[in-house]
Amino acid sequence: MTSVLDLTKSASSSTVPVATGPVELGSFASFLESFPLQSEQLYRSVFDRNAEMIQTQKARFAVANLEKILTATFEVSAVSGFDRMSLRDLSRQTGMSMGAIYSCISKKEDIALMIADVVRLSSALTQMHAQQAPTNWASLEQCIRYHLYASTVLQPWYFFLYFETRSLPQAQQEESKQIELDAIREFEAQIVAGVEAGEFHTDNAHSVANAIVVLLEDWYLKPWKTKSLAINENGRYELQLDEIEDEINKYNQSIIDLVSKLLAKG
Amino acid sequence: MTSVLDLTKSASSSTVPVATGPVELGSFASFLESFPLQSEQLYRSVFDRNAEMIQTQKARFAVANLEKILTATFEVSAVSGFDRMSLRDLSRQTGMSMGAIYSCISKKEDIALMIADVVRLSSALTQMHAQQAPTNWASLEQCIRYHLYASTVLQPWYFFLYFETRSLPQAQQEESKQIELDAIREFEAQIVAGVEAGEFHTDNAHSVANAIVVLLEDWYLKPWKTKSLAINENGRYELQLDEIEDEINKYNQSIIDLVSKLLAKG
DNA sequence: AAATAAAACGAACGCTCGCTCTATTTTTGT
DNA sequence: ACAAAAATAGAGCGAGCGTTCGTTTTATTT
Repeated sequence: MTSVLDLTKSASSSTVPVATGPVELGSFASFLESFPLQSEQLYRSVFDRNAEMIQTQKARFAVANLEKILTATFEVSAVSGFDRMSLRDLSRQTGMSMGAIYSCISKKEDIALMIADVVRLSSALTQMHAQQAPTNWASLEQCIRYHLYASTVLQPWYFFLYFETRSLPQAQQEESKQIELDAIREFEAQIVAGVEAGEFHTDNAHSVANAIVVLLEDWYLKPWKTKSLAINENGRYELQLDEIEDEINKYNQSIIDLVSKLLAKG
Repeated sequence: MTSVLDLTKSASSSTVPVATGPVELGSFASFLESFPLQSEQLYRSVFDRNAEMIQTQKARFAVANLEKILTATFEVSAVSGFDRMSLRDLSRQTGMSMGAIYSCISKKEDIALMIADVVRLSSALTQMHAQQAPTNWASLEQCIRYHLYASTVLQPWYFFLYFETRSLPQAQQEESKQIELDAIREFEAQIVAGVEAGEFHTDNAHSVANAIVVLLEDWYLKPWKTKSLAINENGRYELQLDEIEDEINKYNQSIIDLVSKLLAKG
């Protein structure tokens, strides 16, 4: 059964749906097989959702170039910030000419807007995924796991939005805050549900929810704390897949342990 | 009894000591009476510690102008970022001429360096304050309280360093990370001490320490979550002192509750 | 093979930036 | 009152920015 997510884009009228099947959470490896926002699919989505601002017509060219542009943007601006990254830097890094770059964007800010759009889309997917599990605890666990997996795959995107929000128009700045507030509200609701079902105990569901979200952010904001998310000069993970799997599981477990203590009864 | 803190500045050879007496932690109000890095004292320290790059000789003028410059920097760059803030913006905002600004700095980057220096200094003060309390728990509580108080007073400074680290030279970027890692290490040591004394229990002191630091960061990074730290157009707190006191205590209590559950025995 | 359309190119444009300098006026300390 | 210090307004510099556009190269169709 495949559903369709039609997240309204804030900056444009037309939107392009993203096909979303059930996502597998058994392991990071199996998550990768079902998560739609990665590899060519990811850049294809960027192309589809921003078609009106892209001069290049043939998807084949546009998708390949968008990948180059966005990858280079992450590399350069992670070090020196989006504002300091000149389009000549970008041209050098991608091997594309200025003109070729401007066939995929209409202005520099578009790059930031595209990234913000993907993160919003991924966050919406994450929210939407919160499905009924046997227990409230299992449901909470799944939710945390999904957050971790998605933000690992899209780490540079999440990281960029967090640190470059101020390069965006005011309205989009507010939206970025809203993503975080929504995540907190969602976790809080789950916790309250568990408390009311007699499954958890806490007298400050909001602060527990806040702690969860902040720890999830820590994962993609500070890769240097664990090094597991570092990528080498070829844009690939430094670690093998199973090593990443270990790192995620370790961090996931530390959050779960922490939350289970915070919600313990008696 | 007054001691002296002579934190070595990374970017310069000569350093100016900062007088540090015992800091009162009973309430935020009493903290304000003893914390050295505020009001004129704060900008005086900036002047003293950066004297070699400041043309203006008389402290009276330099201190007043540094306050204008730094205050304006926080206001402008909190919205649009340091890179987008032009010195012409700064001239307009401060009411100073370009020449006057360049009597207090030698180049734009100096502003960011001064701010980073103060945050490092404050962090060193915070670390240094960790003093022996009757119990490990009391000691931990005091440490958290000090962090909250100091980062409230210097909120724009901490905020700036976090988001503008990438406008700094590479070496300083590393130092900024180090501040966070040191804080984690310090809390971890305290927790381990409490565990060994049989006062706490946890099997992951590091992750608890990490959670504490991340929650402390949340306080100064996301003032919009509580609104208590918002400042109005006159550079004053929106709230009255006792309202701020309430807000801090509320947040402090939520961290304390959380940590006490994480470290509970049995 | 020719014709057409799309994509890539990169020099050039206009502009803003950080920064300097100067002539002049204002403020300060004695 | 007077010399020194500070501040001002503004012109100006070269560098580098985002962006444009006439041209060339490549891909596709006829």
